[in-house]
Amino acid sequence: MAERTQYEELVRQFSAFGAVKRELGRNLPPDCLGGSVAVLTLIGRQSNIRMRRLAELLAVDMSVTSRHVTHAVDRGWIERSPDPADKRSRILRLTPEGQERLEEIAERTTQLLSHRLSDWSDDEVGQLILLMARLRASFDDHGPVPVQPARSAPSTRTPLIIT
Amino acid sequence: MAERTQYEELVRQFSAFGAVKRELGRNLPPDCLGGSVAVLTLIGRQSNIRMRRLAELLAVDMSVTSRHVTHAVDRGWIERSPDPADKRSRILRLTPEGQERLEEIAERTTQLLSHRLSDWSDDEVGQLILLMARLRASFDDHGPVPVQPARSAPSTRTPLIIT
DNA sequence: TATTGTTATACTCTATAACTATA
DNA sequence: TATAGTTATAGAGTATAACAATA
Repeated sequence: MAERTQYEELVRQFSAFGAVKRELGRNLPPDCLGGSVAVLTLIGRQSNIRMRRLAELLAVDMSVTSRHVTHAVDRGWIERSPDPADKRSRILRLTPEGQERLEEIAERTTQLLSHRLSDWSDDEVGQLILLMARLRASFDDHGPVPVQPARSAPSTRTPLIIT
Repeated sequence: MAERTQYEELVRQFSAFGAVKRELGRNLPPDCLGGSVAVLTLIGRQSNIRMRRLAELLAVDMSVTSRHVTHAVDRGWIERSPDPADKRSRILRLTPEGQERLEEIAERTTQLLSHRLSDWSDDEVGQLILLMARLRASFDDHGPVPVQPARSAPSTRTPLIIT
């Protein structure tokens, strides 16, 4: 159990982390939004996925997922076909163009990070990955915090799932 | 130096980290936006700060900083007085109300994190703080990354090392 | 001319609510 | 009734550019 000043410092790091994410965003190919990148990445890992499951993995509302997917479908990166087993659902998979785009994104990302983290060891990168994955798990595992509820409105937001 | 798959996994964790930040945001007092929290926190640490320096610490554009500060000034949490040494500048410091608000935020944050991270050791929290601080430093230190080659062939080659 | 700071505008991401279609 | 998905709307964060005032 950590102490209060440590928690405050952790939150400060969370806040400042936005600058890192924004630089990664600026590194993306033109016409390729961050939302599309997240969607392409997850579908690249788990093909033939449905919207509901994708929203769970993204840990955002399905309405948000729908918009990101539509953006990628409009550009020919994702194929959104009906699910024969459940006519409400739609099956998502990458098109060849989507795979190319995903490859380009991965290439750019690797290039940027290999510059920025050139003095990081393999083990240090691995530690950061593990700690951030565990952080996410810690926020997912627990329910609402007792004293400060104030947020129990009905929501279509899905629980956080670790991938 | 890490490998490509590790970088991709790191970026995946960055993406999913948004869910953690959103929950922290939902934990804030009403009428208290995330931008104000960041501003209050930094002014609480370094009083009598100027806009320019604050924007640097926040790692956002000064126009963004100006809006966040205005939000807090409007609510009486920050005092924005002219700098006698340079009439272009303005000096920022917390009001007593701002200190109270900052205290309340810290209290809520500690409460949330002590629940969520109840099974984290002091050392583990410290490791995450250090790694995230170093991550930020790694992105700060370097200038813009050299121009990306238009299209690199898919490859598992060793990433380019910059000295 | 350069710097400090503000404001206007536009873009991205997100959640909520209302809706359709199907189970 | 409940669930899968879409769309409309609003709120928050950010960057760029134009601007004013001062150095």
